[in-house]
Amino acid sequence: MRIATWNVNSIRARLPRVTEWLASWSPDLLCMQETKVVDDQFPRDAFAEHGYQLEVFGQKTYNGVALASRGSLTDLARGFPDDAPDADRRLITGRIADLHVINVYVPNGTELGSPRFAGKLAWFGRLRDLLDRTFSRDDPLIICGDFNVAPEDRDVHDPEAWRGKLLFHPDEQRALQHLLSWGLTDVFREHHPGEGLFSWWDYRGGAFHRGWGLRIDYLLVTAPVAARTRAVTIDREARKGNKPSDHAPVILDLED
DNA sequence: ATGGCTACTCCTAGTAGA
Repeated sequence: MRIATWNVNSIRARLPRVTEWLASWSPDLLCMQETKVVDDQFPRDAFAEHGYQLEVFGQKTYNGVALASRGSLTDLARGFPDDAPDADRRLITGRIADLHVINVYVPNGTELGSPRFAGKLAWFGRLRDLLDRTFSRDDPLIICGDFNVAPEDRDVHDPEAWRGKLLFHPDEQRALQHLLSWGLTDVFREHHPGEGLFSWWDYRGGAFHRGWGLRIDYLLVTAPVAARTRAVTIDREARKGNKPSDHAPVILDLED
């Protein structure tokens, strides 16, 4: 079983890269973020041609999440249960085989001290509430996506330059830690403890080429999933070449 | 990293992302 997460930064702009990547990696489930398109304009045909069924939860211009699956998806839910009708579309949940998957695009926060930054911290709290109310630590559960926070110094190319800034602020790290403390493991780190391993690089200034990145995309898993993990991979190749997303996919391989 | 790019839209300027 292969589960992947990828912030595609517009599915319409990224469609050739995403379909090429699906053909190459053949994940059982791809969790996408920042699809940036309303549901009836999602490029569904390209996914069907590659053997994937889609569940989308998008909006115009911003945000948007989607699940592309080769197998049957059940237990679908879109957004938080208490979302307002016009809430940002940042979360979609489904089940593939016995695995519950929550695909998230955590708010960026825009600016420290802003209402949106407070909303980012609150969003982490709502995610924790969802776990408390809906799941057990013993469930096979994966929460994956773009969390928009680098957890530790080793997740940032220059921690001293980034310390206290958006994406690397202690308040964000505490909010993430509270989520993890529910009973989740950042499974990439279980397998790759080293430095210099990132999932996002700024488009500007040749950041990718210079190795200036952050690790803000990951898969958080419960113990039953961690025990089945064979490998976790960041596909840096997907950040290269023509019209890449600024994020790389992260891939989790599980024993069936 | 001062910024430097990319993608979006009531589209050629402004907003947002991270």
